[in-house]
Amino acid sequence: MGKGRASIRDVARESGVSLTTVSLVLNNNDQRISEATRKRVLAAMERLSYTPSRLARGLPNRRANTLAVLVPALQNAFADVYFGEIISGIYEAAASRGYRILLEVARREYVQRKEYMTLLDDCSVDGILFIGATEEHRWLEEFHGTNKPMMIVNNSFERWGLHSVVCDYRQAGEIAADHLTSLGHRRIGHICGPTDLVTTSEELTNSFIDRLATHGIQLDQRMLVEGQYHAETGRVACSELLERDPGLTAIFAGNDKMALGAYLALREAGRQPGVDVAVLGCDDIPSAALADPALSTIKMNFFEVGAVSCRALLQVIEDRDKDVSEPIAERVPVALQQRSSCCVVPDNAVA
Amino acid sequence: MGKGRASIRDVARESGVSLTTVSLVLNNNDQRISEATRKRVLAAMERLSYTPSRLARGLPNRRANTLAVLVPALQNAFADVYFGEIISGIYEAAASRGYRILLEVARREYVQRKEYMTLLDDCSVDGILFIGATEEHRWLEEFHGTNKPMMIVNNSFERWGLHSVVCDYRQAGEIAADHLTSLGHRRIGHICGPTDLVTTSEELTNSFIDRLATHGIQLDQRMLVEGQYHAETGRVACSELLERDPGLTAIFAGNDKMALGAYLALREAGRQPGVDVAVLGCDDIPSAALADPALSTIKMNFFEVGAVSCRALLQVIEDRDKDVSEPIAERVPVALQQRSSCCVVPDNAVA
DNA sequence: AGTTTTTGGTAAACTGTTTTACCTGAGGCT
DNA sequence: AGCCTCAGGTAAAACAGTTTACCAAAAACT
Repeated sequence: MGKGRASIRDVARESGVSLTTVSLVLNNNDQRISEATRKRVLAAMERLSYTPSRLARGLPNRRANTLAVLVPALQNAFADVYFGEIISGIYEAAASRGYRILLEVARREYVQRKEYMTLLDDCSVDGILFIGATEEHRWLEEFHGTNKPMMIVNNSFERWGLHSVVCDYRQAGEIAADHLTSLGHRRIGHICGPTDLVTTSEELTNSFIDRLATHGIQLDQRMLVEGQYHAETGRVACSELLERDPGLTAIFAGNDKMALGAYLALREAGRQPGVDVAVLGCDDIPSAALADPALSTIKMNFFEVGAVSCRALLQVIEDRDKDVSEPIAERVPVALQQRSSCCVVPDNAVA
Repeated sequence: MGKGRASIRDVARESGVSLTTVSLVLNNNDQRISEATRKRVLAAMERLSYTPSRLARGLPNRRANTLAVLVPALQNAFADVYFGEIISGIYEAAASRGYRILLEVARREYVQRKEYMTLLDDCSVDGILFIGATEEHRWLEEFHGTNKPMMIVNNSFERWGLHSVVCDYRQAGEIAADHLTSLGHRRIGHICGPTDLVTTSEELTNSFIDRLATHGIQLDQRMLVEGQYHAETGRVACSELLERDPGLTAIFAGNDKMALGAYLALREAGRQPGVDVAVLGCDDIPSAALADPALSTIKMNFFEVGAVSCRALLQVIEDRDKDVSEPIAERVPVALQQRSSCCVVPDNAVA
C-alpha cells in the first residue's frame, strides 16, 4: 500500500513492460499484444488493484464517456412512471457500453445561461438526451446543424432537424381506431393531450381521427376534448364529452391517467366503465392493470424508447466526424394491451 | 475559429501572460493578480470563448467535482415523489457549488461487482449519496471506517457509523401522539411501515408509542399492524385494526399512501374518515391535500433532506484529510400539517 | 541466402489543467 | 546606501492516461 493510487506507470513497472503496452491491454481493441504479455499485465493490475482514472482517460481525446439526461423542471419530473422508465432504459443502454449518466434539470436560469452547451463545451459529457421536450423549448434549435450530439427522447422536432426516437404514436392512434371500431363502436369520444405543446400528442390524435375516417367514421370536432395528462383533467374532459353526446359508447384517452380519470366521470354519470362505455387508454402504466375494470390500453415501451435513443445517440457520437447526415427519426412500435375496459357496443346503445 | 477548442495556453498567449496567471484568474481564490491583468485575461477568454475542461481540471488533484446519487433498483424508483423530491434537493445543493450529479442504479450485479467503489476509485465522483437504503444493503458496511465519502440519505445506519441525514422521525412520532391525544383520542391504531428493513420506520413507531405512554396510553401490541408503504397495504392493515377494535377513534399511518388506503377500509366498514375516525398520515405527499377529506399529516421536507445531505457530504469531502471524526447524523425537523382528517373524538365513541 | 512481411513492442509527444517554488523590481525601513 | 518585504508574476513539474511513429526480431517468402 504505497502512497496514493496505482497509476499506469506502476503497472508498467510491476509487469516489466512499457506504458504503451499497458494502455493497449487496457483498451483491448488492439490485438498487437501477445496472450502471455496480456496475462502478465492483467496480473500486475490485479496485484496493485489498479483502476484507470476516468479523468485521465478522457483527457487525450476529450471524451468524458458520460451522457447527460436533461429533464425539464416540472414540479415532479421524477415522480412519473414515464420519466422513470425512460431513464432506466437510458441508464441500462449507457451502462452496458461503459457510459455514465449525468442528471441535469433544465430550470429557466439553466437554460438562460445555456448551461446545456457548457456541458458539452467543458467536456463534462459527450452528448445530451432531452426528455420531456415541448414546443416551448425553443432553444433546442441551437443544436440544429451543429454536430453536437443531442437526442430528443419521445418527442419529434422535425422542424429543427434534431435526432429523435419516439414511441410510434401514429401506430397507436391507428390501433386504437381499429380496435374500437372492430368492437362496433361508432359514437366515440377522444380525450387528447395538450396539443399546443407536444407533437406526440398531436400525432396520436390525428392518426386516430384519420384512421376512424377510413372506417367511415367522421369524428365530430366537438367529441374531441383536451386534457393535461392528469387524472383530474381526464375526469373533467370525460364529463364534458358525456354532456355533448350522452349516447357515446367508447372513449379513447391520450394517456392512462386521463382514462382512469374518465372512469370517475362515467361513474358520476351513472355509467359503468367497461360495461356501458368502453374506455381505451394509452401508455400502460402500472395502475392500468390494477384498475377496476382493468384498463385496456396501448402499451408503450418507454424503457425501450430510452434504450434505443441512448444507443442511437452513442452511434451519433462515434460517427461525429463523418459528414452530417440525415437526422435520426426512429419509432418504437407499440401494441394493444387488451384487458377488460373495452366492451363491445352495448345492446341498449342509442342508435 | 481555429481548429478545436481554445485551451488555457491560447488564452495565455492571447492576453500576453503566463499559463499560471490564467489559471489563477480562473480560480479567483487567489488575490495575487492585479485588477488590470485579471481584466485582460477575462477579455481574452471571452474573445476565444474559452471554457475550461472539466476533465483536465479534475486531473491534477483527482477531483471530479461530481457526486453520485445511488438509488436501489426498485421497480419504479423514480416513480415516487419521495425520490424525486430528494434528488431535486441534492441537485440544487450540488449545482450551487459547481458539482454535477451522476445517477447510478444499484442492481444486484452492480453491487456484486462493487461498482460503487469503482465509481470512487476511478475518479468518476468525489462522493456518493445513497437513497433508499435498507438493512439488506449490507455491503454498505464496507464504507465503515473508510474515508470514502458516503452519505446515507433519509436512513440511519448508526451501527456502521456512516454519515446520514434524516427527517426527524422521532419528532414526527411525538407530534403524532401529541396531536391525537390533544383531540381526546385514546383508542388508537397504528399502521407502521416495514420494520424489518427500514430503521426510520422503526423510529417513528417507537417514538409514537413512547410518547403515547407519557400521555398515559399504553398502545396494545395488537393495535399495531404493519404495512408496506402502499395504499393497498394500508387498506388491509386498517380493516385488520377495525376488526381488532371496532371502537377505535383514531389511526396514525406511517405514510400518507397507507393513510389514504385506510380511508378505503374505513368506508368499506361504513365509517367516515375524518368524522367517525381520525386519520393522520406522514410525509405530506401532493395527493394528501387533494384527498377527501384532506389528509392531516406530518409534513416531511424531503427536498430539504436532499439538500442538507448533499451539503454535508460536500463538507466531508473538503475535510477528507482531517482525522476521521464522528459520523454526521443530522435531523431535518418536521411539522404537523393540519387539514380535515383529524376530528376530535366523536360523542358516540364507545368508552 | 537475402529480402520482405509480420509480430510484438516501445519512446516520446500530447491532452489541459493545478500547484509549488522561484524570481524581479519597487517601495519602506534603518 | 543597504537591506527587507511584498506585490505581481512566471517556469516547470506534476496529474494519468492515449496515440503516433518507429524499431527489432522472427517468420515467410523468392
